[in-house]
Parts: sequence; C-alpha cells; structure tokens
Amino acid sequence: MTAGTDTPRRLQIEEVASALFRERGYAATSVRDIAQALNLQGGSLYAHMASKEDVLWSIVTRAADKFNSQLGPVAEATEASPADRLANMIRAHVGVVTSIQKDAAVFLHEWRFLSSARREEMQARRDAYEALFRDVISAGVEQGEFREVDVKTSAMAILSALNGIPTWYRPSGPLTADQIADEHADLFLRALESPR
Amino acid sequence: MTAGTDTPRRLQIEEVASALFRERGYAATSVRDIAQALNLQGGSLYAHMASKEDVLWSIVTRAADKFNSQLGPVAEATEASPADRLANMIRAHVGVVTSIQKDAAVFLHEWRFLSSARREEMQARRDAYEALFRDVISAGVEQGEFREVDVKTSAMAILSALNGIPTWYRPSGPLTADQIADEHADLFLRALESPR
DNA sequence: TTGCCAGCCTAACAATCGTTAGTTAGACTG
DNA sequence: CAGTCTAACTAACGATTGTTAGGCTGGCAA
Repeated sequence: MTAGTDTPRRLQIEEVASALFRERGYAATSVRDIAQALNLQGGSLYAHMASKEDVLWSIVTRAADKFNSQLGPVAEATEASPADRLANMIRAHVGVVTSIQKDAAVFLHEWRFLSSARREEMQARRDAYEALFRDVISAGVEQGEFREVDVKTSAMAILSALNGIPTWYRPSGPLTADQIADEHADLFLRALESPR
Repeated sequence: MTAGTDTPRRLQIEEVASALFRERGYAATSVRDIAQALNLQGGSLYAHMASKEDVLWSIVTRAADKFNSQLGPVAEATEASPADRLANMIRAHVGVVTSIQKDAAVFLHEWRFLSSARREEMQARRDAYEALFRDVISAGVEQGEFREVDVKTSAMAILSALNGIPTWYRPSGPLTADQIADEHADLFLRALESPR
C-alpha cells in the first residue's frame, strides 16, 4: 500500500530529492541516488511515492504555494501606493527564495521536467505570478509614480534578478536575507521611480 | 578517422544540439535525439564528434569566447567613467545573449553538466567575468558616481537580470535587442547613480 | 501468544543510455 | 577501370534507467 504524501519518511525523501535535483538536475538524478542518500535501496522508495515525477511535483507545488501565499496579500493591498506595494512584493519574494532556498531553486529550474499536463498547469501559475509584477509596475506608471518604462522588460528584469538569488545566496554569507531583500527593493525602486 | 571540429556537418550537429539542449536540457537529450533531428542514426554522429560532452563543450566555449571578446574591450576602457563603462558593458552583454540566444542559454544553464575538469575551468572563467562587473561598480562607488551599494549584490542583480533575457526574449517581439539593451542600461544606471 | 502490517530488501523487467565495431554505397583520384 | 576516401548504415556491448513483485522482519494490537 502506498503511504500518504505527508508521512515523515516522505518528507525526508522530498528533502533529499530537492537537494539532489538542485545539485545535479532532475534528469541526471536517479531514484537510486535519492535512495542512497537515505541508506535505502532504490525500489524501497516506491512504498512512499508513486513515481519520481511525483516527488518533483510535490516540491514544485509546495514552493509555488509558498510564493502565492506570501506575495498575494501584499500584491493586493491596493490601499498602498504602487511603489510601496512593489517594495513589499520584492521583499516578500526574496523572503521566500532565501527561506526555502533549495525548493525554490528546484521550482525555478526543474519544473520544465514535469510531464505536459502538470507543466502546463505550472506554466499558467507562473504567468499569473509574473502578471502581479507587471500590474503593479503598470499602476505606478499610470499614476506617475514610476517613469514610463517598458513594463514587461522591467518586470522580467526584477524577477530574473530575484530568482538568481538562490544560486548565489549563502545563509552564512556577509549579508542577511533581509539585507539582500532591502538592497533589491532599493535598487529597483530607484530604477523605476520618477525623478522628483 | 574522426573529422575536424569545424566541418560543416559538425557545425550542423552543434546547432541542432544547442537547440535540443536548451529545450530539454543536456541530460535529457540523447545522442539519438540529436541524430534524429538530422535524419541520421545515433552511431553516425561519432564520425564527427568524440563524445556527447564534447559537443556541449564546443557550444559552451564558443559562447564564453564571445562574451569575453565583446565585453573585454568595453570593460577595460578605463578612460571612460564607471557609469559609461557599466552602461556599455550592459549593452554588450545584452548584445551577446540576444545575438546567440540558443548558445547563450546553453552556456548559462547546461555548463554544469560538463565533467569536472572542464566544469572547473568554466567556473573560473565565469568568476572572472562576474568580477568585471563588480570592479566597475566598485570603481563607481569609490569615485562617488554610484551610491554606496553592496557591490556583490548589485553585480549579481544586474547579471541575473541580463542572463534571464534569453529565456523570454523573442526576436519577433515588440522590442528590438537594442531597445532591450538600452532599457536595462537605463534601469541599472538609475538604480546605482548617486542622486544629484 | 498470535496475527498483522508497515517498511525495508532482493531480484528482475523492459527500455534506453553512450559508445564501439564492422560494413556498405557512392563519389572522387590515379 | 582499380583503388581509396567519406559518410553513412546496422548491430551490438555493457551499464543504467524507472518501476514492479514478492519475500523477510520487527514491533504493535488483540
């Protein structure tokens, strides 16, 4: 009988798989690699998972859920100005990529190895997420708070910069996650704001 | 007898491989996949290449050479101010990622599948390249042209933003490569420059 | 004590992997 | 016309892939 999807063993598997997927990539990580990291045999994993892709799916959806839950409230706080909202969105996004660094890296780079149905679902979620950034930039431009930048280009520049963080951030480094978040918020607000 | 490394057939192989490595990833692309795209059998490729990794190496080094040759002169033009130099570096980098988009994407994402000796060599080249950006930012801060930003964080933000371009840029899109280059140079100079 | 069952093991499966070897058809070269 | 070279073919190799099936074991419930 296949166990549930949130038993302790299953979570261990996902944790180890996340680390390996990140280091070697999903396609280059074998089921036996994952098992070995847990001192198990390859076949034993199938008491806890339905397939290798299932584990990837768990990691990716959990990360996606975290991004949405952390960023949704700030993005929809329309009582704040677009500039404040964008700053909070940047800080929230950096908070996620630094707090679940491994999962975030897998979410960002390995999601395309999902089979087509799941990949398309995730693509749609990513599109919607990017739209949150385009919308707040758009609002800022319309209200004159931001310069007349190209909205899509600016949004992609911001998200690409933030999504690069998991590849170079080290918790033991000289800057805290909060400092990195503030630095990015500062950089991009100055990049966008209209001169006073 | 193995043919040379720049025969027409070899270049075709590299072109097709570059497209497939980009779409599916190096590890998930088989030699037979590459052969099929050229209407050949898998084994036939070995008349033109020593190994699958060799093809990746060709693609990656060619891209790295292009980055160095395009950016080196601009980065070393110390008669220009740091701000001007950084703007030119950004435009040069965007020029490369848009002109050899496929190869650049492979260079940026698949280089880690090289075997260890080659991977370490490429890592060193990447480090040196990133240092060009850190150095110009550093110089700008010292001369007061730039604010007192965190140099490493700013450099990574810029490079991550620029390196994201190959994943979303479409030559048929509304913006030309030059417009995208200018937009990024503009964004990041405003982000860094001291208020007047 | 008995029986159950989760959790692991071993062994094997069909498919596919990168790569090698031997062969063949056709186009040049003398 | 004979000889050589090129570029492809087919076939197979050993290894590895994801996955399945069946058996063993130790601890808990009745």
